[in-house]
Amino acid sequence: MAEVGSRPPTAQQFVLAEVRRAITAGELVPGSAIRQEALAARLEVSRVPLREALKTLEGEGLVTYRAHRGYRVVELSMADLREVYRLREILEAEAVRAAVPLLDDAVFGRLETAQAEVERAAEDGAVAEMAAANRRFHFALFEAAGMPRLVRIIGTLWDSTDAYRSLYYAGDENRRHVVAEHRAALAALRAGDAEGAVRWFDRHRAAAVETLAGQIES
Amino acid sequence: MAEVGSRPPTAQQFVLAEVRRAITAGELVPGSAIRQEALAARLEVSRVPLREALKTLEGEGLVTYRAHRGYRVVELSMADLREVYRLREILEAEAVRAAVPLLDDAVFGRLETAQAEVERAAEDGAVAEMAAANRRFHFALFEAAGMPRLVRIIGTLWDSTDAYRSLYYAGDENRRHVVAEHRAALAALRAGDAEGAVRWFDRHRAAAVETLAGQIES
DNA sequence: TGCTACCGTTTTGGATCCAGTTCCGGGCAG
DNA sequence: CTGCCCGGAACTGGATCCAAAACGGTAGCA
Repeated sequence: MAEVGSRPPTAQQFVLAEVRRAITAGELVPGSAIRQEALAARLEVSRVPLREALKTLEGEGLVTYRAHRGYRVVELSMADLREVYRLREILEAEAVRAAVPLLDDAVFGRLETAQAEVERAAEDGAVAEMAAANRRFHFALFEAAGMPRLVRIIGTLWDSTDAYRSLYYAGDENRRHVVAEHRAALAALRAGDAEGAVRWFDRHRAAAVETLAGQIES
Repeated sequence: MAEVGSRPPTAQQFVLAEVRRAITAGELVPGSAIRQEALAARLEVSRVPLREALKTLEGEGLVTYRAHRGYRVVELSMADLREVYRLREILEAEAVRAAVPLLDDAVFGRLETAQAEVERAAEDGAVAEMAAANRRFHFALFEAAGMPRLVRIIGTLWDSTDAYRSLYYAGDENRRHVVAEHRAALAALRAGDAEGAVRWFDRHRAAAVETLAGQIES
């Protein structure tokens, strides 16, 4: 959500973004305890905003909390990853079906813009940009469904697997798949074919989760 | 989660439970701003644990937050209520389908126990007990699915409509419906008939949401 | 040797205090 | 009379300090 170059207006929002990045980037190793004092010092804030950020992350399922024992970075097992993708499959299908009858030029405009950015990033091999543009593409569609709670839930599911998704974009082959699948889904959406779009998105996710399943063993 | 008679080990957990109750009971009116100082004083804690509890409630969608402007109690529109129930329909169906092949005596034991408590509360007209027992019944089933994230999401959806559900249990007629629908679903589960159980739970929710839709106009 | 109780250390939980922002109302100019 | 600007009050955001609980190591005992 934070734009490049402008820091969030509160420390907790800055800390939230920073800790989330650190977790998804693997700097905070899964399963390890979070030392509040040390982490706060590293981010040059006090423990108060850090603790509020951690509460948010707990709500998103990125960390766990036990009273008087503090926070730990969550470990994503293979089963967890599959559960997240299964839930995304169900919820995103609902969002797409709800959105299709409501699509208009404004939404297609956002989809096209995001897709153009995805394709540019894919060619350049810009992993971070690709992840961001990809998210804009999908959520432009989800938000068109007019179901804000659904969008929120899907968002937290995406957040909880951000780390792994970046891995996926590192592969040239994978990036080409993404571009092709987006184009196919977009064509189905233009034709008003909700089920066709859903099928393409399903394939989109299935490809990702299978590739990741292999990589996680390592 | 907190047992009767034992206070939570930390102030933030106590505050969390108390504020959630106050919101769902309507003591904190929807749409109004939350004055941290006053609320903290009323609960006899400082603002620190209150703010952490509010962050959790924000994650659950019960309050909204804007930087430097504080927290507001969320207003549930008719559209929101229908969205929550639609999402429950989808997610709980998934949970039931995943749980049915895994059901064993231990789970049925918990289901029977909870159902007995539901029926006792229904006869006594004990609304709060009925709500609690009803939740135990449904979640005993959901948890059997072995999908912890799914259970968490469903839990937050339940939380966000607690206030309205208590209204529903106030009606004698409604309580009888609940008991009958639970029994029917339980019979289907015993027969290993996932789709039958899903249909009963769908009817269960549909009855509730339609009744509530009427009451909310007032 | 293995277990337990104890005590100092570390870490988390919470209260208080201060700073920065927003909100609200009065005064002033047009 | 209306709109704008400014100043004080109220409230939120954050830092520091203190209390309480958990952890780790050691000594004492069976």
